[in-house]
This record gives sequence, C-alpha cells and structure tokens, in this order.
Amino acid sequence: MARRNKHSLEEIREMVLDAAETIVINEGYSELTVRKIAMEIGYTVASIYMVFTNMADLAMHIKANTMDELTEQLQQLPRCAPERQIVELARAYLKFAVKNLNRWNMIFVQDTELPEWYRQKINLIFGLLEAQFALLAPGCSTQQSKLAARALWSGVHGICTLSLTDKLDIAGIDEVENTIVLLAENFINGWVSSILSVYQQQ
Amino acid sequence: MARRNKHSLEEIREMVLDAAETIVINEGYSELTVRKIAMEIGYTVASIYMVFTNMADLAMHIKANTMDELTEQLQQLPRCAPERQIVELARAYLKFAVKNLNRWNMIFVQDTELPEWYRQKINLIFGLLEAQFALLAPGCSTQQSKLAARALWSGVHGICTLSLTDKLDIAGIDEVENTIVLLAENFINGWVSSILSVYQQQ
DNA sequence: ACCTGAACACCGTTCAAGT
DNA sequence: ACCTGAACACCGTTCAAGT
Repeated sequence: MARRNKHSLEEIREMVLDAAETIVINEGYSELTVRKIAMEIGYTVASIYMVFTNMADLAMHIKANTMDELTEQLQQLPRCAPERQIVELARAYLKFAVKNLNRWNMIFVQDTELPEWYRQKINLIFGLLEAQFALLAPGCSTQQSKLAARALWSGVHGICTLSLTDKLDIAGIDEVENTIVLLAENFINGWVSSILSVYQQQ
Repeated sequence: MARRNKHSLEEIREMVLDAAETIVINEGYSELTVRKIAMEIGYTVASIYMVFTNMADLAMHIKANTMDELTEQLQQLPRCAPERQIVELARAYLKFAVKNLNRWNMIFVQDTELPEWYRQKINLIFGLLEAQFALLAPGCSTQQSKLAARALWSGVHGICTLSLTDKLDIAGIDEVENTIVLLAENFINGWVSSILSVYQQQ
C-alpha cells in the first residue's frame, strides 16, 4: 500500500507540522501523539520519523512557530513613548497568551536542552524590551537596561502563567490586565527614579 | 504470594508517598511511574490504587507536601520592616526553588482542576505577602494590597521559573537573586509613592 | 527511494482470582 | 480483607520487508 511520490518529504513535513499544531490548539500539548498525527495526515507513524527526528524535535518546531508569531505581534505594535510602550508590550503578551492558550502554554514545557537557534528567538523578544528600557533612562548601562527588561518581562510572564493556569484567585482577564499594568507601571516608576537618584548623587 | 497485614493501609500510603517523593527529587516528575514506585516499596502496581485513587491524586499530595514545606520556610523568616521583609520573602522563595528544584517545578505542572484544599495552600502563601503590603501602606484598601501582593509575587515567581528553566540568559544564582531584588525593590518604591501621591491629592 | 507493518519496551488503570 | 497477576488500551521509537 506504499504510496510513492504522492507527497514530497517537504510536503509531508509541512503536513505533520500543520496537523500537530491543530491538535495542540484544539486539545492541548498533552494530547499530541504520533498516532493522532499519522491518522490525521493519512500516513503511518513511522513516516513522521522520516521528517522529524522524534517528537521532541517536532515539539521544538511547533514552539518555534509560536515564538515567531508572538514576536511578530509584539513588533507590529504602534510606537509610543517608552513608559507606555513597555506597558503595551506587556498587554500584547497577555493578549497573545489568552488567544493562543494551548500553544503558549506549550512553550514553557521543558523537555530537553534548548538549542541555540531557539535561544535566539527568546533573546529577540527580550531585546524589544531592553530597547525600551534603554530609551527610558538614556544614561544607564546596557547591563542595567538588560537586567530591568528581564526582571519586568519575567514578572509579566509570571502573572500570565499563574493567572491563566488558574493559580491566582483572579476573576477575569480584565483583572489580570490590571495586575500586569500595576506591576509594569510601578516597576518603571521605581526604576526610573532609582536611576535618576544615582545621577543626582554624582 | 499475598502478604497479609504486613503493613496497614496507612503505612502503605506513607511508603508510596515517600518513594514517590524520592523519585521526584532524584529524577524529576517526568520519571515518576507507578511501576517504579511499586518496585521500590515491594508491592504490585495495583496496590498503589488501594491508597490513592490514581497518579493525579498521588501527584496532588506530593505537591501539597512541597507547598507545606515552602510555607513553613517562609513563615520561619526573621521579622523586619515590610520593605525588607518582602524582599526577604522573595529571596527565600528563590532559595527554596533552587534547593528543591524538581519538587518545586512539579508544583506548576497542571494536570487537573485544583481542589479547594489545595487552593487554600496557595492563598496562604499569598496571604504572607498581602500582610506585608498592608503594613507598607496602612491606609490602602485590602483590594489594593491584595493586588500588589499578587502582582509582585507572580513577578518573582516568573523570574524563578524562567531562570531556573534556563530561559533567561542569566549566569548564576547570584544574578537571579539580583534580578528578583531589583523587581521587588523598584516595584515597592513605585507602589508606595503611587499610594502616597493619591493621599496628597485628597 | 519511499513507506509500511509489526514489533519492542514502555505507560496508567482495572479487576477477577487467589490466600 | 488484602493483595496479586494478568489483561487492556494506550504511549514513542525502530527496522526489516514490501513496492
């Protein structure tokens, strides 16, 4: 029953990736199995191993797609003053997480060591934040703006994870958004004034 | 080969829990299987289902133990002024996460709906923070201190997760601690001054 | 060369049967 | 009453064999 040349290897790879993404979106990462994918695309389980080395490899590529989409949405945000831009980035992050809950959750399931090309995607997102912090306090060192960006962004992420996995006793998305804005605005205020007070001492 | 009355059901339950915790500590949650536990305690797989309804139930109780230990360590911290106390709580949280990495990571693997008794354990920890925020700005509403506590604590948690799962490009634990302190101190400063400025307006 | 079928070594869970 | 043994319905992964 071997169906020769019906699809190229590249086509099969795309079909596998598409089917897998659909399963994750609709049912969550825990429901993703080789057998489900095979059924969906009309090939046998073994054929999936022709185009991905294993499930971890496939998962990595689904995550990469999600990261790319997220980055794109953050980059498409209208520009404004850094104080507001940072808050808007945080808001957009929450919005993406809510809209793509299952795929977003999957990003943070650690299965293996992160490859370098994936690590770069993470740094790309942090870079967007760092740039804003650099604008916010033009005199500060890159070390300082980098640390501030990582602190706040991780913080925003923490609120998203805990609230979206139902661990904060928070009612609706509006309250989650308020919490994020509260963290962002107060951190920014505190950070800017701490940088300024160092200047004044000099 | 049935070994009657060698252990009471309570004893078996304790043995299962102990063995399971040891496996999680040494190998991580993903390595925890019924068969491994059964092997370890010298009973068959089926006997585990006499004392726990299923693996999710067992996991829930391991998590509960971890939560209790964490709460205890946070409560045992020496008392000091709220600004510092909050930072010390955050530091202690990181310390616990590092020392109990596998068990701590397990807490945030969502398998099922959280039961009410477990939810209360989460709120207990948040309560410690809320109390400090209430002390910090005695005039603020409980709603305000609650929101602030949740914002900052989730933020601290976010830094812990991302750094300990190797997603922040952060070198050592010292830098993680610095990031946490940076978030906490600047958020507290920003928050206190925002509360004060409202008073001045009145 | 492309793809399959069937096996292998695992899972969690259940339950009739043994002592 | 306590516990087992064996089955059931799943996993991911591999590879000799078929076209």
